[in-house]
Amino acid sequence: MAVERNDFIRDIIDDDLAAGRHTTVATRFPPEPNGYLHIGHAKAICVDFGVARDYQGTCNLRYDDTNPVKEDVEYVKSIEADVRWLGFEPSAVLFSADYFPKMYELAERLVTEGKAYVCDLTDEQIKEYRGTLSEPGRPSPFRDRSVEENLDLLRRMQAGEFPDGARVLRAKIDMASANMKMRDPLLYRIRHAHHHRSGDRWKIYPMYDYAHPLEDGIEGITHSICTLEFENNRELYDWVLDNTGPWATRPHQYEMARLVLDYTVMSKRKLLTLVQQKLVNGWDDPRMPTIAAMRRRGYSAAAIRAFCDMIGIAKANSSVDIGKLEYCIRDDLNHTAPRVLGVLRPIEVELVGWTGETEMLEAPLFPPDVGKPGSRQVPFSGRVLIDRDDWRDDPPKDYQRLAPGRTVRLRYGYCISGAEVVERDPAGNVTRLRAKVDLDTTGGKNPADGRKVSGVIHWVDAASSLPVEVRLYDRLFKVPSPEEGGGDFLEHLDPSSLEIVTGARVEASLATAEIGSRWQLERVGYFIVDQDTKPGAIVMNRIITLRDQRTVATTAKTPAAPETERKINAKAQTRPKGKSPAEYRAEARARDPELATAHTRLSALPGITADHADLLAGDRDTAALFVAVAETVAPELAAKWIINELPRALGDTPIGTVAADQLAQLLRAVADGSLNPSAAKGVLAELVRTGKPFSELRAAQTAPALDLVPAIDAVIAANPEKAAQYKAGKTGLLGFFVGQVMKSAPGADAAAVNRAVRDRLG
RNA sequence: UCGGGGAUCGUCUAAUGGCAGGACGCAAGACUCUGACUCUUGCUAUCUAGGUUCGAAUCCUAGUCCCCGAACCA
Repeated sequence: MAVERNDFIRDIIDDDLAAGRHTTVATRFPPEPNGYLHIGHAKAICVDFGVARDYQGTCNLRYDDTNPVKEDVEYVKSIEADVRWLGFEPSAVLFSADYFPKMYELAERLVTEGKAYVCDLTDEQIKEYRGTLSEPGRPSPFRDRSVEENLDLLRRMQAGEFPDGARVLRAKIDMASANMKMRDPLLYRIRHAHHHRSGDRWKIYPMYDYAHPLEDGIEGITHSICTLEFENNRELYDWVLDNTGPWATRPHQYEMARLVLDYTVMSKRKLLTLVQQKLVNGWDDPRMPTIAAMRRRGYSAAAIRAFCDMIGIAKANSSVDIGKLEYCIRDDLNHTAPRVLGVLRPIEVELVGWTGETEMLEAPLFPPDVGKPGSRQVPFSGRVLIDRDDWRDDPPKDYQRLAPGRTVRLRYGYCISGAEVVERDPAGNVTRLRAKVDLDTTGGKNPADGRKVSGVIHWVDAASSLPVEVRLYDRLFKVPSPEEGGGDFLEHLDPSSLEIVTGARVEASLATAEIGSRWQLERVGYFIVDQDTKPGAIVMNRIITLRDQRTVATTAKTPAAPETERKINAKAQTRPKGKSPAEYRAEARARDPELATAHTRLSALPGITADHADLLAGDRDTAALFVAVAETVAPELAAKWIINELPRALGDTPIGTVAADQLAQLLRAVADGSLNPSAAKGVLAELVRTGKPFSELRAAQTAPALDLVPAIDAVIAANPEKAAQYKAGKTGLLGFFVGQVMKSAPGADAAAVNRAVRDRLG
């Protein structure tokens, strides 16, 4: 059931399915109901639900509501609404709180088994005992309480006998672990707080690291996908599951990079600041990155899903160009938004030569290439409004709109020409024009006298058009990374990210436009009818501008953050460099005299460099393997294979499992030329994987084709264009041909194939 | 006693020892009753240095840079 899309998560699932570790896929999207969902969550939703959809599995919406003091039903509602709006149907809507009884039962079991204890240290003391990144922690003085006492205290914690913070339940793991998360992590804390779902029943609440794996286990989640910052938590996730099972399906956690987007901020705290300081108009202000805001802005769910597909899934931290989002929005709207005419900042144009009648012009709702039917009637009555941008007293050379002496077409209507200024406002902006209408120019007909039409401009009928308030939204921040540079991110707010235009006019057909309907105002941009619209008072939000080559060419792009000065973080000082592998090997030898002896002995072997010796004598298993193999094989050959080739064959299997005599046999065959190196690599992989004896594996090798020429010619014949490219100089294709031949003749001597292919291709 | 991750066109991402590919972007051109859309063509990348190999983005070694981890948050 492998899927075409390629990302590391789906690779893992394909492997799991192929290996029979799972027969179905179960995922979950586990938000904490403590805020509104944003575009970052949208990515997670698309991954979690998307994976389930691709493999016909399930995906639960599960509220990770283990901290009653931060959570609220308001968020619960908005989250589910957002998920559904995005187009995903949860297989189930669940609450961690509903598992509290089971979690508590398992906690008592951990206590009973001596794997958890009640600790009376204060939070400061706990922190102190935990040690630091580079120093081990110390055991809590309460670590060795008896099972009976622990059980009694735990029960009394839940009975409400102790105040908040008095005691915690901790896992008894390892205070000296290099992973801070494993230094006796907290499992439960006391919270006398009302929970939005479980009410006042519980006096103790589980911590994320305890609750989350159990939730996954209880629900039978197969692939628990989260973000990179939880990598360190995985060891604890596994510990909890392994010490509470058995689980019918044992979940595994996988981490992917979270979404970072240009020109915005995503952290809950910063978003809250924007709302609280009224720098935006609430959580659904169309400039916000929340899903509610994007919905109000006019982004469609399909566009957001397309964006999430476009950016992919990987483990590398990255920052996505907001232009990609904008592309997806435009691409979606181009196919879905009907075209209408509207003018943002009107100039009135009196048309000389018009009959005075009102004529209805037919205008299609979509351009031909979109291929959707429909049209509407647009009234035309001799007085029109055009956009201020479409008139220039003194136009630049490439100007394609109205100016003195120019002829332009009114979209879907007549050509006009001979425009002259009638009136200006005090600032000098033109407010009224008079122009001549060229009759008999509808239907795309050009003026009979052969005048050139410079362009097509949009317009509305002065008499019948509707007033509309237009809200022009743009990126909230002026810089791509408002959080960088150490300063206050608010300094980078763009004050012109919202511009309200009050005098705009749209064509009469929009009188009945519904709230939430999306339109393209031709040549202006895409707009949505906002919920603030009242009868007779239309409000439209600009979703996004049209792509505009003209401005791109003239407006210099915002320069990238000038000085990417290294972040001076205080943490850096407390982070001494870790030891290198070389140091570890040296230390191992210092500790282990036997290893040290091996090192000096094998350093003296012929063909063994100091680097080889260091690598081979870094641990006992490797050293032992090498020594054993080198008894019957040239040391240099043994060293190269053990150092360079064995690791790949090994993967995660420990080197100690490799049978030295079998490896030696293999290398002897390589040395005497009876087994070519490329075939030997395949045999080595099998040797490690299956543990079968070399002799058997070797016999199973298909005999290499004696005559390679036919095989090579067949490949060349099958790929004539590649052969031509190769002859034309694309020598990189040599590898392609060799690869193809090797596929048809496994076990062949690749070096010989390589030479032969080169000969045949001339 | 530090540990865990990561680095491929400007950006995002693919290639699981065998053609460095796609998308966004950018540039030029075509088309056009939207300076839109569409189409064509082009642009640009394997962090560095060694090694193994017929062949390395991929395996080995050394180095560089970036991210995460010491809440009774998730």
